[in-house]
Order: sequence, then C-alpha cells, then structure tokens
Amino acid sequence: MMKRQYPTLAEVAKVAGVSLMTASRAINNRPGVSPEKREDILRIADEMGYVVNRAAQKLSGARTRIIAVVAELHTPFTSDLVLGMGAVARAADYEMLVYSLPVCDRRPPGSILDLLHQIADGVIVILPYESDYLESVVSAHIPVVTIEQGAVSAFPSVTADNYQGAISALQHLIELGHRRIAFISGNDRLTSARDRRRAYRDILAQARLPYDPDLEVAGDFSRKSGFEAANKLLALPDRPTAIFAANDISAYGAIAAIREAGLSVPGDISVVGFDDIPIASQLHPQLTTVRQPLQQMARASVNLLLALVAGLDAPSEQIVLPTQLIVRESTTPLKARKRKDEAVKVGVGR
Amino acid sequence: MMKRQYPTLAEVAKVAGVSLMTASRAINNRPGVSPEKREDILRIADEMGYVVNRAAQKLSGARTRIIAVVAELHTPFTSDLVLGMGAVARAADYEMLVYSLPVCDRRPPGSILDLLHQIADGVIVILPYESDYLESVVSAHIPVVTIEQGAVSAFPSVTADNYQGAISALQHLIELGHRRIAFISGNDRLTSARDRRRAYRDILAQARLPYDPDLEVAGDFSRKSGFEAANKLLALPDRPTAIFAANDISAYGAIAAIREAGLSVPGDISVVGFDDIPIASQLHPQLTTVRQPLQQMARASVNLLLALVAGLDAPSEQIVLPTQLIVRESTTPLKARKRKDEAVKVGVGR
DNA sequence: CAGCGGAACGTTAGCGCTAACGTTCCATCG
DNA sequence: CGATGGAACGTTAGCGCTAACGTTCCGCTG
Repeated sequence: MMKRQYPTLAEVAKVAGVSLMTASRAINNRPGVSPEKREDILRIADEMGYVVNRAAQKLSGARTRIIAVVAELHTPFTSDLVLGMGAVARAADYEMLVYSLPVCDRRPPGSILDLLHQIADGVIVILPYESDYLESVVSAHIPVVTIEQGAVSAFPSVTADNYQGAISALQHLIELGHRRIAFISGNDRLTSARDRRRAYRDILAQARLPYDPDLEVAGDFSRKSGFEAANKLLALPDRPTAIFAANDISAYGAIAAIREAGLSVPGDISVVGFDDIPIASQLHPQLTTVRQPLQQMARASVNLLLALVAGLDAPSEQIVLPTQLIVRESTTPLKARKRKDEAVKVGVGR
Repeated sequence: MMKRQYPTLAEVAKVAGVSLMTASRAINNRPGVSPEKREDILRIADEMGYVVNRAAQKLSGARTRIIAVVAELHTPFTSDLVLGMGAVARAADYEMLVYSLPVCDRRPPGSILDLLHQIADGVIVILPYESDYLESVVSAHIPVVTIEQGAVSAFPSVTADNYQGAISALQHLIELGHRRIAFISGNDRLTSARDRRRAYRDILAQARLPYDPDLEVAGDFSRKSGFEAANKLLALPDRPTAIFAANDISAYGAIAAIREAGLSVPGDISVVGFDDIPIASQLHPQLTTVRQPLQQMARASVNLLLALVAGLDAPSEQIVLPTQLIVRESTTPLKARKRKDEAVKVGVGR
C-alpha cells in the first residue's frame, strides 16, 4: 500500500542533471532558468510522469491553485451553481473541490473546513443559514466568500437580490389585478427565504392590501410542503387568486394540489415561483418565476475569491446581483371578480 | 495572508509539557501514553483550537480518513448517489471530498485525480464512460472503486444490473400485450446505456418480436432528446404502443411530446423509464420505471473502498446490484389491437 | 583590466507531521 | 539484588516541496 510510484521532484532533477530548485523553477514557470534547460526539464518530467505533490506544496506555503466549495448539494439550484463555479475556476486555471454538507444538518461540518483550508487557496461557502458557527470555524487563514450569507456575514459575499426579486414577482401579480395573494414561504433558516417573506409583507403594505395571516403558509422549499400549503389555502373560505411560492419546486407542488382540487393554473389561480430552475420552462404549465442570475453568481463569487487569493483586498465586499422576472404561462390577469365564487362551485377544469 | 493561526502539534506539546511525539500519540489515540497525560493533552489541544494538518499528515505517510469522489454532478442520479456516499462515509468516520467533472468533457481531468490521490485514502469514480484514460491516470497508489465502469474495468466496481433492469421493464410491457415497443436510447458513451440497449434487442429476439430499426431512436438521457425521439416515433406510419426510455428524464420528454400530439399516456402509449428519480412518483403521470438501488450502491461502494483502504484485498470485485421494476401509472395493458388505427385518426385525448 | 551587476543556477532550512528507533524508569522475578 | 522486560516517553530523520539565501560566471563599464 502506498508504494510511492510517482517520481519526486528530486528524482526528476537528478535525471535532468540539475538541482532540485532549478527543476522546481522550471516546473512552476518561474524565472531563473535558461529556456533550453527549462524545456529539457519539462520534457523529462513529462516522460517520468511527474506530478507535483500538492500536499507538500501547500505545506511549504505555496499556492495550490485549488479552491474549495462547501455546499448542500441536494437542490438543482445549488448543484447548478457549483457546476458554474467549476467552469469559471477551470477557466482561470484553478481546480475546484466540493465538500457536500450533510443535508439539513446544523452541526458544524467538523474538521473538513479546516482540511479544505489546508488544501485550498480559498473557500466559497454556499451556506445560506445564519450560521454562528461558520465564523468561528473559518478563521482568517485563507480567503472565504459566502453565497447568500446574511448581511451579518463578516465575509465578502455574493447573493441574488431576493428582496427585489420577490417584489417584482408580487408586483406582477398585483398588476394582473390580483388582490388576494398568498405566500408559501421557504425554510426560514435561509436568509433568502426571509428576504422573500419580508418582500411579501412589504408589498402588501405598499399596495394597501390587507395582510391576512391565513394567506401566509409555512413551507420549506420542498415539493411536498408546496403541495400541503396549497391544500391549506384551497380550504380557506375565501381562497386566494394567486400564490407566490418561495421557490419553483414548492410552486410545482402547489400546482399539483390545485389541479388535484379540480382547478386550473392559471385559470383559477395564478402561481409564481422563484429560482427559474431548468425544468421551469419545460414542465406544463411553464412557470412564471424569478430568475436567479446563476452564472453571474458563479462568476462573481469565483472572481471575487481569486482576487482575494491574489492578495487584492476587496474589503468585505457584498455583491448583490439583480434578478429577473420571467413571465410564462402560470400567471394570468384576474378575471372579473364575481366569477370567482362561481368557479368554486362549478369547479372549472382546464 | 496565510499567517499561521492554528497552533501546531509542537506548540500544543510544549504547552502540555510533553514531547511532540507524545502529543501525536495522544491525539491519534495510539498507545504509549498514560491516561492522565492523554486527557491532559487532549484538553489542551482543544483549548488551543488545534486541528491536525492533513497535508502534513498525508505527506508523512499516514491515513487522512478522507475519501474522494469523482463524478459528473449534473444529474439527479449522480448527485443523489454522491449524497448517499457522503452519509455512509461519515458514518464510518471518514470525510468525503467531491471533484465535479466538467460535464461531457472527454479530456482527462488532469492533475486533479493525482491531487485527490495525494489527499485521500481512496477514490470512488462515477465515470460511466469507457474511459481509456482513467486507467492510465489512476495508477495503483490508493484504492479506487468505480461505479458503472464497464466490465473492462481493472478496478473493483459497483453497478446496478442495467441489463436485467431493462429486461424487466420490457417484459412488463410485453406482458401488458404490447408488441410494437420503441426504445429511446441513452448516451452510448455510458455502459449503462449500452446495457439497456442490448436488453432491448435481446428481448425482442427472445419474445420473437420483429426488430424494427425505426423503433430504436437515439437519445442522450436529456429531456429534449426524449421529446424529439418521441416525435420521430409518433410520425411513423405504424407508431408504437409503448416506449421504453433509457432514463426517466427522457421518458418525461417523450411524454410531453405524446401529449402535445394530442395523445395520452398511458391511454394511447405506455411509457417506461429508468432510474426512479424522486419526482417520478410525483409528476403526473407517475412513471413506471426501473429503480436503481441508489442507497445500496452508495453503501456498497463506500464499504468496498474502505475495505480496500484497510488493506483487505477484495481482489477486483465486481458488485452488481439488482434493480426493481416500479409499476405506476404510465403503463397500461394494450387495448384491443383494432382500436389502434382508430385512435390515430380520431386523436383520442384524455 | 579591476570592478560590478545580474542571470543562472545550487544549498539550506524549514512547513507539520509520523515511523522508527532511543532512552528512562520501575515493577517483577529467579 | 542484579537482570529483565515492558510501558511511557523523547529524539531523529525524513515525507516533497519552496522561500531565501549563496555561489558561480559572464558581459559590460570606465
């Protein structure tokens, strides 16, 4: 086990007939080696199948050109984000390692963060919780960028404008004439969820619509919670004509419930989601939703991190990227108000 | 940047008033330290916020209790698998690091595999391609387990029984009376896709059904390809009464196409998928599909790897796990054959 | 041609850790 | 009571690499 099989730099240097340090310089493309010798060394290293030992490299204080990402990987949103980051990192000639957090586990991820610190030049944390522990664990050894960390965060962060995004979705519904607008919330551990909820309450006040606690149902971003929340809403004596769900997945859960109740989307109830996950444009009905600027978030976070790694100080920068309302099939203007009650009794299909 | 902030073992030892090595033994729970002193050292280490430097640990030849996973993370199937592995690894007091392969990039992932070797005690590769490069890159430094690697693989592997799974799906359709059964293939780079295709051809022969090349349409596991493939099938003069799609995603693509054509599933055409992704039981219609034993695959692969890490030699073991046919709503017995032509003209809705 | 500077290399000293081997000390035994 | 052996500890030598210096040598200047 563990028989060394890769050659070491020293062996390469020996074969090439140069000193260890010259070989190191050649491999790392640093000055101080004549062009011929450099080429020679590189050729020999290649022939011998030499690869640098990153552990040793990092141990002796150098850059490894690796960044680490810590995330819960169970949603399309996060995994797409991670994919995007990988692409950006690779484009910058960095490699990216992912630590997949145990889903919904509040305990600190233990030594793994430390480990990543020891390996990587920087860390991106997609940890949307108000995690008190994060700051204690992640001390200032290497740069850290957070995604969706609340304003509390001591780290530079990149986030989508959840508040404005939710506002635009709700504004859309109001412009369509809806007055009884329900909200299916997300997991309130997440700042993003809280921002969307805040937008809901604010816009009601702003549009001088009454706030009805019955119309604000707790969810957790899951399809199931959307389904159940919608059922609660449908059971109300005066049910809403529009639903804003805190994310696309729960929006589709709500749609399923609405349909099972014999109602149609958007005929009877308009539904808006949040995220614009890929299938939102493919499933029927195509979902009106708020698009998160995934690619830009990936790009911005990686670039910010690399800037920090390079030693440029972007002092605790908070980047907020704009969202975009994507209007598709699941929303429609409110029909003449009177028809609503009729619809309840007749149970209008699609 | 990089100011050392974690204390080193030496510093802990100094504070504890013992030698470096005694501290190491205490921390690593090795014999040779008196119980009191051990407790003392552990307490002090904890107070000082000591964490081992894995890079150094690995460099000096020890275990790191980390396993690495290399995978394309863009499908629910792989990301769920990775999630499962993480849980199993954690249960065994191992940490897991993920390297997300660039999607559909055939080039070798370069130095990252070597890197993982240098950090991890073992690697699991979810690389369903017949990748010639894999074997050259991954040499025998640390144990490697592959998922879905073809039989060609030189490594121990864990895989679902794609062939039997496909057989059971097709058998199901045949038992329902279907005779014109189409196949939407997957990406043939993947051994799993090839196995499913092989099953398709075999079962036709076995059931003495004619093989019609028109009924075997190329796909690539994507929703779009399923959609387009179904359209091709619907355009045939004598269209199939059942479709077996190589995975769930493309099955849903096919269903969308069938519906757009004004036909119903399973009323006009039965559809079977493969994988049993979570939403297969939630979307309408609930999909009849072949369940891959995800949890078992995760468990088996991690356990196999850890066994190898522990030095037990499981000589090039190939574990094949059984699949399970899940019959839901998307398949139904073939109606009286004669009705088929009628249906074409009338365009039976649901 | 002495003097100097800079490119091209080599040497040394660690980074933090562990394996392997020393050393100390004390209980046990013939 | 000296020999013995084993537990408890300490010391040393690296793992593979790089930063920070040395050293060499050559071309150039005045």
